[in-house]
Amino acid sequence: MSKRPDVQRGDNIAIALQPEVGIGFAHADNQWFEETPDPLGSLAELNELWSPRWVWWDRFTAGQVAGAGVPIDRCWDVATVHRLLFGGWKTSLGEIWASLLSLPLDSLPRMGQLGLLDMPEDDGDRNQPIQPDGHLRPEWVSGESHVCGEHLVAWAALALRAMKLQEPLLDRLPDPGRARSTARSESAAELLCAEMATEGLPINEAKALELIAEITGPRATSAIEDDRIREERDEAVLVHLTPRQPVNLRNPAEVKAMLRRQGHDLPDTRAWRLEQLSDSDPLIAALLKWRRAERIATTYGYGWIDEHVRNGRLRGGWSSSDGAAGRMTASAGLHNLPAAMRSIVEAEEGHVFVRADLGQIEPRVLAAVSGDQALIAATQGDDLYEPIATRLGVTRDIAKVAVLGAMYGATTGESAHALAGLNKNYPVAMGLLEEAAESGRKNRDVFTSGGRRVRMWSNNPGDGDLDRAVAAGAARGRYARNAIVQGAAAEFFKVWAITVRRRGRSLRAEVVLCLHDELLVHVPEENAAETATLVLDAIGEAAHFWSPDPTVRFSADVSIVKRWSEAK
DNA sequence: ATCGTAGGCGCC
DNA sequence: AAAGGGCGCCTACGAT
Repeated sequence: MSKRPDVQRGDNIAIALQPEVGIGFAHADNQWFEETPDPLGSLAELNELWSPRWVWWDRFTAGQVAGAGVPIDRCWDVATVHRLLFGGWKTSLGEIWASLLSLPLDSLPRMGQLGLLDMPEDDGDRNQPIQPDGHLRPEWVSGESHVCGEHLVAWAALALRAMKLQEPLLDRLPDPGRARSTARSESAAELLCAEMATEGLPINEAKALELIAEITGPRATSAIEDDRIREERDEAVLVHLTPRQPVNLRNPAEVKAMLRRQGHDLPDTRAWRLEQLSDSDPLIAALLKWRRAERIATTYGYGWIDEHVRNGRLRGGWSSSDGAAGRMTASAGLHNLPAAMRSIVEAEEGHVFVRADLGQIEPRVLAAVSGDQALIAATQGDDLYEPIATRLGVTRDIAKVAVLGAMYGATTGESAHALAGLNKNYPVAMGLLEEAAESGRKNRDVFTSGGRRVRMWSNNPGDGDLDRAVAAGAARGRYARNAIVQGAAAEFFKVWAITVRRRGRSLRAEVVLCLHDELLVHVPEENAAETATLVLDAIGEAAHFWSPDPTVRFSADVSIVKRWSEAK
């Protein structure tokens, strides 16, 4: 192992580290180990000194970096770039390595699944992370092995090798420069995710408990009491039935049958369907109210607070890309908190939230990725649907439905009627959508403008039914059509988010929530105005960096609030 | 008992 | 205005 080499700003340096042990580095042909009980502290120093691009395997390292608060902006997360290149998600490092080297996946070694008959023959040197067959050694993948210095160095060096294998794959995509940009921005977004998971979302816990009590009743102290509270909740619905009869409201089939007996023959009992009937039937109004309360009782009740809130912060897992078009995902209810509960998300003492959401992001992104000049012209104003409506000679509402329908693959109703006008007036954008849909129908993967592979799926083998095959093809068509817009929007959003993260650091502005087109930034009051300006400016910066067309206009609503619920 | 799936709802 | 794409999480239910 050599000493620290000369490093140029922006060089790639791979790391693997272990608290109390040290940190292994790999930089071009140099590898070295620094023994220190505080490897993250020395990482912070070197980050300031060199400002390199840090390379690591996956969110395990990102989590350590986030936990220590090391202010890293540039990184390369091998697992994140893998998801960009290959689609899908929740891939193990063993599979990632095998994919990069085109090793057969059926020979992938697994931990703890060796039968008596397949005990390994000679499986090589256990101090090497690679087996003789080329696969990653499973005990290294599961993180049990790389704790001593030499192993940390080997593990870092392998991450650098993985990156070097990924780069030429990115270069094979239609727009290599853009694909490499996406690899970097998606890696930074993964680090942001690790930080959000570590830091959590500020919650007023006392208010949360009050609100839960208001909606679902007091906290039960026994199973019997819990049953009683549930029955009381059910009773508010069942009281409207004539004749009175027991119905399990938690069983959709029973609810559907109950509604049919009351004269409502519905294909399903979805809320948007029931809402249209709630004015005329008190049973339905009561059922909708019951569902809102039941939802909070089961998902966002006392158990949810107990499980996820500590020291005034709600913590959940974050992933920078889902397995489809690449949107961020979050667990612990962070992405689907009912509107009625958003008042519990409250800035801490002396702090406020800067909340911002991108306006009409998907059609603007469609304009950017398709280069449709007529649609680009429509992005110049605050409202994109108005000029489209004028051009099509329809109302704004119909224009909006038609545009959304075109992006989501709607086939019926008013939107299908207006589709002809869209095809005629915006042929480039509509052509791109149709091309994606056609790829999907033919079971060919599609790619977002940033280069993310969106995987299709086969029909069930043996399912020879032609109608079902056609239906599956149509479903893939809608999926692909939507994915190229939704996925590109997600890429733009992430560039925006990491720009705010990077530029907000000096203002102590902390991104605490990302919600597809919405950002929540927690910041000391005195920096609120400056942060709001920054968030808005960051849109222009993100567009400059991301947008295939520099003339598309993006915009956002920005407000400074104490509680999430106060905005809009 | 434990698992996967379907139907449903919350959010975007 | 109409009901399409994504996710996480809930319950019920049938298969193992």
